[in-house]
Amino acid sequence: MAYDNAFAAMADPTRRTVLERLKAGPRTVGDIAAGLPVSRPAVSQHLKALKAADLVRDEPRGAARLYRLHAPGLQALRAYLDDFWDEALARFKDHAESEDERD
Amino acid sequence: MAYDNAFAAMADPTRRTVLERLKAGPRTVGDIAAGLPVSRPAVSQHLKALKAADLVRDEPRGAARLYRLHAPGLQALRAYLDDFWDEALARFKDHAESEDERD
DNA sequence: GCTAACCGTAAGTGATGGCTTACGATAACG
DNA sequence: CGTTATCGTAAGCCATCACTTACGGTTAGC
Repeated sequence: MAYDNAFAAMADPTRRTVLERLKAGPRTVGDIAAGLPVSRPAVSQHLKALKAADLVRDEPRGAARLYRLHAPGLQALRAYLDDFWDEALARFKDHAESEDERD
Repeated sequence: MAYDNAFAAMADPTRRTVLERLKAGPRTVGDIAAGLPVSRPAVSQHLKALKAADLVRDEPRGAARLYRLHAPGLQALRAYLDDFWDEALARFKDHAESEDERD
């Protein structure tokens, strides 16, 4: 899969909109696509990318398919940013700040 | 500018490596490019993208130019994810979890 | 079983991204 | 000043992305 990281998956505005919709609860592909300006197959492809990035989870629902947010993927993203931030502060507190002027 | 959001800026592995290097403190373009498998102009373009995304800050340093992490941009990213996560939990706690089975 | 609903995938297309080399601008240095 | 170091930008190229339409597969309903 070309989407080797969660940031790439989050980079697309349509995919972020899909995630926003899933915040309210599980949705079928048709439901998700209904509110979007792109075709249903396009949404399927986006969901595939989000799934590869571990950001959503899917499950059969009769003839349909139910998608929902996947906590571990989201937590991993938050953890990466949190760690990054903590390390930046710890190693070089003044340089990471925006008000600093010396090196 | 094509980089309308910070996620797009973070999506590229080379750019993430650049940020990792800047975690240790300010660096010139040449210093950053020295440890990377791409050319110096490529690094300049990446820095331009990171700057547009508000993730780095630059400052003249004689003939060189000093780049450093920019706190507000990083915080904004963290805030987006934190808010997203909080809302997902608040609105539909069980659906966001990975162990849930009902809707 | 036939039909309809729902969905994933394949194929093709236009746009964008990341890279390179070449060039020009600016600042220190003698 | 002329030279060197450092950097940003322009132009071009190739890969990838996001999208469309077309198609096939699976499930429910009659």
